[in-house]
Amino acid sequence: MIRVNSNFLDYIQLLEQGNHKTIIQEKEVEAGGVILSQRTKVFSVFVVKSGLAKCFLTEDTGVDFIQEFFGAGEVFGELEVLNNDFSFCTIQAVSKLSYFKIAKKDFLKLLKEDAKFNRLVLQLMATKIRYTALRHSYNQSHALEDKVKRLLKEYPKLLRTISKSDVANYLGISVRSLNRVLKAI
Amino acid sequence: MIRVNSNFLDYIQLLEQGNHKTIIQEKEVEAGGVILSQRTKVFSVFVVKSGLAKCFLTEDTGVDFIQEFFGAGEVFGELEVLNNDFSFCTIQAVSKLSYFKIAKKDFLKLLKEDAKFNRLVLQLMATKIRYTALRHSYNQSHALEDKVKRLLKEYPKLLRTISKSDVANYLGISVRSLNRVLKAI
DNA sequence: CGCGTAATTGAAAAGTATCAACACTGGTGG
DNA sequence: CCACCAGTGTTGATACTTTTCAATTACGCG
Repeated sequence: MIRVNSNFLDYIQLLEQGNHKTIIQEKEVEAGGVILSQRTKVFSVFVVKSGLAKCFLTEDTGVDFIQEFFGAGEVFGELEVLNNDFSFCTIQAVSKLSYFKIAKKDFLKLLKEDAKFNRLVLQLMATKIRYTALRHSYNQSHALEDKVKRLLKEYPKLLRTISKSDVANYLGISVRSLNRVLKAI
Repeated sequence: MIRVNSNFLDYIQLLEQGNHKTIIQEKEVEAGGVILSQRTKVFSVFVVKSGLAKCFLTEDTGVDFIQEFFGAGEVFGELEVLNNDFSFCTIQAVSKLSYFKIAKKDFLKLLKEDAKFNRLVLQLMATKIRYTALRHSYNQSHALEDKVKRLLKEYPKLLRTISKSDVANYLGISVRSLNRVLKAI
């Protein structure tokens, strides 16, 4: 649900303080601000420094599906940069967000020249795949009530941080269903 | 649905014919054979040479959810090797399968020493993430009928290759529902 | 206070699963 | 050649789950 990656954040901050000052920009955006839009070209890779962002796709049906909430250390844009694709999702700040921005060519250069960076990126991508796969599977094979219970157990203060419609979009259900289950629990 | 990666397969075969003969083993298994089991340690990375395998998770409810069907050039085991995790899914041959097997240490060595290999792995992982995310999103936000129609349009001879229960497990629905929709189309 | 956004709820409609029975196919042995 | 079996596919009836729609209510903020 809310993903973080402190290893990666640490390393980025190390690079920033070291001899890579120039290639790692620091930026900020208010809640609601969009950092990356679906179906646009991606020229940079981003790393969350602090705050919370949501990563979602808007389907042709008009429904938003939230892939993931990104907290400190989470990376986005790397997939598109690696495969030279358009962005497949929109990244929007849920709360005030500070983040690092690394230009495509610098990111690719780091990957080539910095073995530790390379390894961290491989691991972070492996984690993303595993996480997404497990979530997808769980979602498909469990009842709504189980999904909601699990989420609340893992993030007790979820509903104070994230709006109901976002939570519903994350679970792939309607707000009405979410309300019914919440009441029943 | 049925994924392939001819770039990667080509490169692996190139390595095999070059000076990496010793680290790339070729193996075979009959339909139904299990190459990797859920929740076991993973000591190698595998690449499909020919044939078809399914990658699925068994949930605590007893339901199988099929992540993906792997065709020529698809890779598995790499996530676990990178993060030193247990396998999160089972890989089972759907038809007679030939595949390459690369020991963990050799895979990691290749990643370090062969820049092209490294890049191909990064790209393949990026593709996996994108693909999984799009599928998850589509699944959550479209009606059953749309899902089935899309699948049949993309793979007209699907039902001659893959059993109904596998197709249903891939879609995360019951066989009954699949049948109903198929009849209605 | 008054406005706009978010949250809540009930009732009806639509979508899916479960279960149990039946059909079809290919293979086996008498 | 037939009877039988196991695996796979098909179907109807029914119950359950989730969405949709529309109407209210609650809440934060200028």
